[in-house]
Amino acid sequence: MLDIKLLRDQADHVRQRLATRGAGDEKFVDEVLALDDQRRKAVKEVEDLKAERNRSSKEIGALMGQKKLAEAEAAKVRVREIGDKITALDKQVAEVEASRDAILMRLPNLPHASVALGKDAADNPTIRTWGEKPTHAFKPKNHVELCQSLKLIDFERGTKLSGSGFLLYTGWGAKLERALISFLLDLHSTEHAYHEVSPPYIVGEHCMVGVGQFPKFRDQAYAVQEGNDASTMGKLYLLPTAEAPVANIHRDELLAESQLPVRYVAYSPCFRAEAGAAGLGTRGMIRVHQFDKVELIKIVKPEDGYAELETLVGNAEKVLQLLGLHYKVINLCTGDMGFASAKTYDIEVWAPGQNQYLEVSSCSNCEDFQSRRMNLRYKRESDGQNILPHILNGSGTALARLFVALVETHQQADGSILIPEPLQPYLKAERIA
RNA sequence: GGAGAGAUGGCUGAGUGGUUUAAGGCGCACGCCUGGAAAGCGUGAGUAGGCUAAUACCCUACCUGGGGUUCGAAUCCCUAUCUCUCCGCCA
Repeated sequence: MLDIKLLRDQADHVRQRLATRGAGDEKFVDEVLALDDQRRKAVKEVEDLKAERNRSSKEIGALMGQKKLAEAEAAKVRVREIGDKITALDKQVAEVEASRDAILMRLPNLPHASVALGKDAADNPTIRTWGEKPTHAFKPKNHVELCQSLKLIDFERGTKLSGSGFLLYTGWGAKLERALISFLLDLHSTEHAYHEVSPPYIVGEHCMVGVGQFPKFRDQAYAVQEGNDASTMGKLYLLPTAEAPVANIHRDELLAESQLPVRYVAYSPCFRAEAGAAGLGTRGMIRVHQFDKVELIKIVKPEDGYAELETLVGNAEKVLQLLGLHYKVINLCTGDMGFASAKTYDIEVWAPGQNQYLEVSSCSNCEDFQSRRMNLRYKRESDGQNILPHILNGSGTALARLFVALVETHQQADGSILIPEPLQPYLKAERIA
């Protein structure tokens, strides 16, 4: 959520930055400001009335103490009228405030000044590349063929169980998935000093609101219901990313400055309805309803936010370097950025069998956009002020696509997969054949 | 799932309709004291909104959330959530 004070003080700036996203949200700024103005006028009025009621009620108490009952009764009648006005005005304030916040909650974050202007993915500048596209002395197979020939995934039976977009990992496929998860958790918790956590996979609505998934992207989530009790429907949701629970760990807390920076790493499966998304229904692992991911979350002082974003991307890149996978880092342009983010780097890994780059990580600084939504602050030591920290998230990394890049890159002419050396202790094998 | 008891500030803990401006204690910050500490003594300190040049004053709200009764609610009523105890079920 954007700071209402920023909209009041720098409306033109907010409009201009929102416009760079190309979604037309800038037109809502005036609407928010009008409602805000309306709210403040009503608040002033009702608070003055409340002050008067408080004074009068005290006087009534004193009159009753002195047994001046007739005077007290007369005063009660007067104050009751004030009370009726207050009731009506309170309701009005609540309504106006709800209208204002409903719009505010749907406004995306402002892109950071360093983000490239652009319309869509075609305008995303490449920041750097690592390694090169591997050259195979044979025509590389795609992951679907490899998974079938090595029996890593049973696509048909996955679909039989849960419909299209769900995977049944089998044998070495299941072991490889498990090995990757352990490898990633160990790398980030040991080498990169993230604190490992394992969150619930079902979260309350307030967590989804906190990270900015709701209210705007409600249709992308799987809602949960307890048995046939329809009243429980939508109180809880399957998480679309571990960001939802982990970024909310300290919601409604006032942290000490000495607690920062907070860095968490968590594994979770991710569930996405992918309503209306292209690529679902086709066989493969590129776009599915459930995939595994190891997520990195940071809560840091605002002045450290952007330096921390750079190291976050570096931590995710390290995964691909250790696994010997060619990738490029791109910066999402203003028109392609996610709702809550002020600046995002995507990491795209090369998949030879697909002959394309696949997005395996998205690293963002959401600045104080989420901390304001979830009421997370820290007390600054120098002046005792309560400050909204920056919250960052990054995939470190998503697994289904990492799996694809790994098997396609390290496939051999005989159809086997060579396992990169850092992963061998986890899989307890050097080759899948 | 059933029965009962609870939720008060950073922590603890009093308060059952109007001297509560939420006592007392612990902890915290500052000062006095000290060679330096501890102890002791003193002072101060919450969050959000409104009004403001102001992080000054003043006003409003906040005792888990929501709703109600009342001139007036931490206190009475309803409700949701969570915690604890016991019973049942269960990996």
